[in-house]
Amino acid sequence: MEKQSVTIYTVAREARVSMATVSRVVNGNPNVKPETRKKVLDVIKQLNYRPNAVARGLASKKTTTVGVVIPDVTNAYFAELALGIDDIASMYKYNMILTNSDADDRKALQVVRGLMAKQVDGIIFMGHDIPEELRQEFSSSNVPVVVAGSVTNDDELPTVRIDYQEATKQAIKYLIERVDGPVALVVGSKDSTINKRYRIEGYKQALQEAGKDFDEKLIFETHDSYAEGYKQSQAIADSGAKAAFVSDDGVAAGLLNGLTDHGVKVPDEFQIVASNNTKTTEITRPKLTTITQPLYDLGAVSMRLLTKLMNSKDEDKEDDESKDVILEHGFEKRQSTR
Amino acid sequence: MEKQSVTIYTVAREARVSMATVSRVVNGNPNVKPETRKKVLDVIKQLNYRPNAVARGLASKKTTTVGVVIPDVTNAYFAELALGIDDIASMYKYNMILTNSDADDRKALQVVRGLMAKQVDGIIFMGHDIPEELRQEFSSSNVPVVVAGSVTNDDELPTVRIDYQEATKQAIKYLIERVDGPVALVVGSKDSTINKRYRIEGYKQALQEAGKDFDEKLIFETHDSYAEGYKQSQAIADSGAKAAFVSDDGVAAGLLNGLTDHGVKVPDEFQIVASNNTKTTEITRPKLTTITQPLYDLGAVSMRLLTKLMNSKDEDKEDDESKDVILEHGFEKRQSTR
DNA sequence: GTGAAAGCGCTAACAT
DNA sequence: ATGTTAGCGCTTTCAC
Repeated sequence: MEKQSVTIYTVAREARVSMATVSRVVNGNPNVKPETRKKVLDVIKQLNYRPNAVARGLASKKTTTVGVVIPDVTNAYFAELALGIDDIASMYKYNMILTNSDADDRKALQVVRGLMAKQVDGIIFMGHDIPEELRQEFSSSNVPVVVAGSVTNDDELPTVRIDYQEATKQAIKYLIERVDGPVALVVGSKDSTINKRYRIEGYKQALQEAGKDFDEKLIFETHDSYAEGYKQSQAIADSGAKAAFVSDDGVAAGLLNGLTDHGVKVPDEFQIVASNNTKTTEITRPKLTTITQPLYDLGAVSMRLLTKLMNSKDEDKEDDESKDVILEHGFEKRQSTR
Repeated sequence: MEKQSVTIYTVAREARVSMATVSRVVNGNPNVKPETRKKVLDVIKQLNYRPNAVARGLASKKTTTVGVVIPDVTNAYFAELALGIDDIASMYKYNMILTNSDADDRKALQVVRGLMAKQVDGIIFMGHDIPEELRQEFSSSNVPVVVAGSVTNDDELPTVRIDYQEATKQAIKYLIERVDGPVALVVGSKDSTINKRYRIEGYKQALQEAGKDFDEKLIFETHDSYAEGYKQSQAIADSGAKAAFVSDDGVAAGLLNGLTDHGVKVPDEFQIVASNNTKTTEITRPKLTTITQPLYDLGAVSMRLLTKLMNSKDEDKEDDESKDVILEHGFEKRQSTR
C-alpha cells in the first residue's frame, strides 16, 4: 500500500540533486545535463513519482483545466460539441470540468462561480444567453471565455458557430418553394439573441424575398426536447402551417412523430426541416431533411480558440484575429420534404 | 479591472483578525464569536473575496472534484448517467472532470492517470472492462472508484447497475414465446465481462428453460452505434433469426431501420427488444419494445455511493454495506414486438 | 474564541 | 548546468 508520499523532494534526495533540477526534467526544461536527466528519470520511474497537479497549479497559477458550461448533456447537439471539445482538450493536455446549467440563469451563474473558484484557465460556454450578473463575472475575471455553438447577448465574447441567419433563410426559402401554404418557425425562446437577432431575421428575410407576409403566430416557442415537440405538433398543425423549420432536432423528431400519429402525412401534407443533423435526424422515419453543421468541429474549434486565448498575454487578446469563427453549414435533403 | 489579488490574508488584515479566523468563518466553523463572524463576512462581501479552491485543495488534500470516465458522451445511455452524476455532484458541491475514453484501454489508462494527478477525490468509471494496468492503478491509489451502469472484470470495485442476466433472460423468454424461429443476441464484445458473465448467461438460461439449443452463431458482436446496427442488419436477417435482443439502443435502432429498408417487416417478420429505454427507443417507428432502466438514477446513485466512500475512513471502506447496488429494471412493450 | 506558525508540493526567480 | 530560496493561498495543529 504505497501511500501518496513521494514528492519532488523525495526524488531530489534519492537522485542527489536539488528539487529544482527534478522540476526541470519533469517540465522538459533543456537546461539539464543528459546524464543528470537520466539519473532523475530513473529515480522517478523507480519511485513511481507523479507530479501533483494541484501543487503545480498553485505555484504556477495554471491548472490546465477548462470549464465547460452546457445546458444539457443529454441533448445530442451539445453532447457532440462536448466530444469535440474534450478531444482537443486532451490533445493539449487539458481536462474539462463539465457542468450542466439546465438552461437556467441562476444555475449558470452558480456553476461559473464554482469554475472560477477552481481556477480554470478558460471557459467554454454553451447556451443562448448570458444573464447580466454572469457577464460581469466574465468581464471582471481575466479568464478567457468562448461561446460554442450559439450566439449570446454579449458581443464581447468570441463565438464559434455557423451563420444562423443565413441557414434559417435558406431552409425557409426551400420550404416556401415547395409548399402551398404558411411556413412555421419553431424555436426556443423568441427573446433569446440567437432567435431574435438571427433566426427570426432570416425567417423574415426569406418571407420578404418571396413576397409573403410575416405572421407572428407562425413562430412557435418550445423547450428543446422530443416530448415538447410532440406535444406542440397538434397546435402547429392547427395553425394552418404546411411546413416548419425547427431549431432543435429533438423537437423536430417530436413534431414529426406527433404529426404522423395525428394522421398528418409527412412530407405530403406537412414538410419539416431540422437544424443540427444529429443522429436523431437519421433515425426518424421519414428521415429528416436538415441543415447540416460540423458539430464535432464546432466543439474542437472552440477549444482550439480557447487555447490560443489562454496562451496569449492579456494585452494581445484583443488583437487576436478571430473574434468570431463562422463555420460552414450545409443542407441535406432527406425524406421530410418533397 | 480587479486583479485576482484578494486573498484570505487581505480579508484578515482588513477585518483586523487573523487568517485563521477568516478561514473559520469561510468554512463554517462554529468557534467564532457571532460579532467577529459578521465583521469578517462584511469584509468578504465588500472585497468580493472568493476562496481559491486550488490552494484549499493543496492544504486540505481534498479537491471536491471527481473524475468521470465515459466511453462516449454522445451515446445517449452514458449521457443520461452523466446527467445524474452531475446533478448529485453539484448537490454535494463537487465538480466533475469528464473524460472520454473512447472505449479504448490505453486512453482509459491515460485519462485515469491524469485524473489521479489532478488529485480527484473519487472516480466514477463507465465502461465494460478494466485493463490490468488500470486495475493496479486503482488498487494502489486510495482513491475510491465506483463503476456505473456496467460490470467489469474487477470484482473488487463497487458497481451500480441493474441485473443484466435477469433482464436478458426476460427479454429472450419474451421473444421465444412470440417468435417461431431462432432468437439472436446482439451485444458488444463477447469477451467483455458484462456479456460473457451476464447477458450471454441469461440468454443461455432462457434458451434452456424453453428447451432450445444454444447456437453461437446467433450472437452478434457490434460497436455501439446506429451505423453499426444498420450495417449488420442484413447479416442478422440472413442468419435465419426471427428476433433479437440488442444491448445498445443505437444499435437496436440501426437494426430496425436496416431491416425495414431491406424489406423485412418489424414486428411481423422480425421482432426486436432494446435494452436501455433511451429516447431513441421512442423516436423510431415502430417504437422499440425495451428493457427499462432508471438511467438518471444509475448515475445519481453512483455519485451518492461515491460520496459515502470519499467520506469514510479507509479502514471502514470495506465495511460499507453496499458493495454492489442493483437497481430495479422493467420491461416496456411497444411496437417492435407482437 | 482567536492567533501564530508550520506546512501542503510545486514553480520560478536568482545565484552560483 | 545546478542549487537556494521564496512564495502560491489556504488548512490545521497548537498555544493562549
